[in-house]
Amino acid sequence: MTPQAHRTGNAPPTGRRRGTALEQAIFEAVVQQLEAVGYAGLTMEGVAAAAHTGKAALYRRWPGKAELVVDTLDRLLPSPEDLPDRGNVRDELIELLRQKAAVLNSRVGRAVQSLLAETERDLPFVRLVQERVFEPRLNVFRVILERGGRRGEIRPEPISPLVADLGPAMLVQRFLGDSSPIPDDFLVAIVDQLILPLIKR
Amino acid sequence: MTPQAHRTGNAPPTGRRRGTALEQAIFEAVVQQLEAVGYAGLTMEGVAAAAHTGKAALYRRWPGKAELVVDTLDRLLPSPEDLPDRGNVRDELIELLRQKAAVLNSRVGRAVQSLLAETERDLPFVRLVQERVFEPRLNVFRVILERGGRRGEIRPEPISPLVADLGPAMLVQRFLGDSSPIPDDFLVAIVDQLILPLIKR
DNA sequence: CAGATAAGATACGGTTGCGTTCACAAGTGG
DNA sequence: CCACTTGTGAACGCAACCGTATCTTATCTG
Repeated sequence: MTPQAHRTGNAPPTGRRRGTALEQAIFEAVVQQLEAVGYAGLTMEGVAAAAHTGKAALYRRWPGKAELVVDTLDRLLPSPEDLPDRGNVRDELIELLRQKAAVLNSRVGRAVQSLLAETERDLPFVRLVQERVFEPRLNVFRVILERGGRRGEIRPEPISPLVADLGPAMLVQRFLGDSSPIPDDFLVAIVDQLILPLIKR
Repeated sequence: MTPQAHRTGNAPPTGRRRGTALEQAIFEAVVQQLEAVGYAGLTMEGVAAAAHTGKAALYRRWPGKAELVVDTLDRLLPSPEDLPDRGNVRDELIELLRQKAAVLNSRVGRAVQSLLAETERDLPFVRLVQERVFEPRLNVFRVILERGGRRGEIRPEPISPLVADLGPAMLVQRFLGDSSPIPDDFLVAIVDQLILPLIKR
């Protein structure tokens, strides 16, 4: 049933790695295994083999696979960044979607696709993945709208909260339907053809 | 590793089922197993146990799990329906999104969430799930726009193709982020607050 | 009723992964 | 140098599942 564990393709290390160096190799192996066999197919043995280490080194640090994956994701997923004021709403929205697309386009982003399947299983990484990868950043969107309002760029009337969901929803759907990276002009088109017409003065 | 196979909760059948009756029970068991343990966790033994039958009955019909799942999905996922002319664009768009939400809200729809993890694995059900469950129905959207154009309801200038993706993208994101059923007023809001402002005269 | 078919139950040999344990030894710091 | 920590490789008993095979027998049809 379980496919053969995939090797990283890297040669085994010369000499022993200790502490954080070993942990980095393990995290890298987790990502590689998530990509190759998904969360369900990921095994401690497979991660250990891909990291060229022993299971005991894994179990010394993590009680099981879910905790290992949580720690890996927490370490490797980018934290949300503040968005600099770029002087106009369009550029800020494009930047916001670029940040999201960059996460989705990353190896880690692609690796977490398999975690979508686990959403109902009360595993500790579910919330983390939703927040860091898939959910819209409503607070940043709100800041962009406030700045745009101050600059007189957007309509004075209230804007539907659904507009904040729109861009990320389109990116996620693209992500799920097509495994090639999300092109930049796609997200620019989302801003220009969908979001701006809904909010611009 | 693999969790214990879950029973359907139904009592074993009285007497033997043959032919299509047995197949129905097997399909039902597949859905139940997809919900309970996902695609990766689904086993022929688990399905056989949940359907109160023997593995040999499964292997007599299907060479393996992927074929079994394809057949189940093909049988249980609703085929696309034509959309009747409801006299105005708004009602037609709402109906279109209602059909999609109905699929996503169904047990089968929820059961296929685990298949999202498999999208990169060239399994035969991938296309089927994308088309039947997740993808926008562009041809129907186009028909709605044409009718609306004829009625003078929508703008004469070309409408961005991204607008067709918008509704389904919002539904899918809702589906992924929240396991409760998609409420009807959510999809009505998508039409009223996002799609119509983008297309209406 | 007899015959044919296929369902249900079980067994089998093989594979894989779990979590634990152990022996040896590389690496580090005093 | 020595003591300690931790990494490496391998072994272990167990559980689960695969795909196949076999036997019994329920069900259906003519």
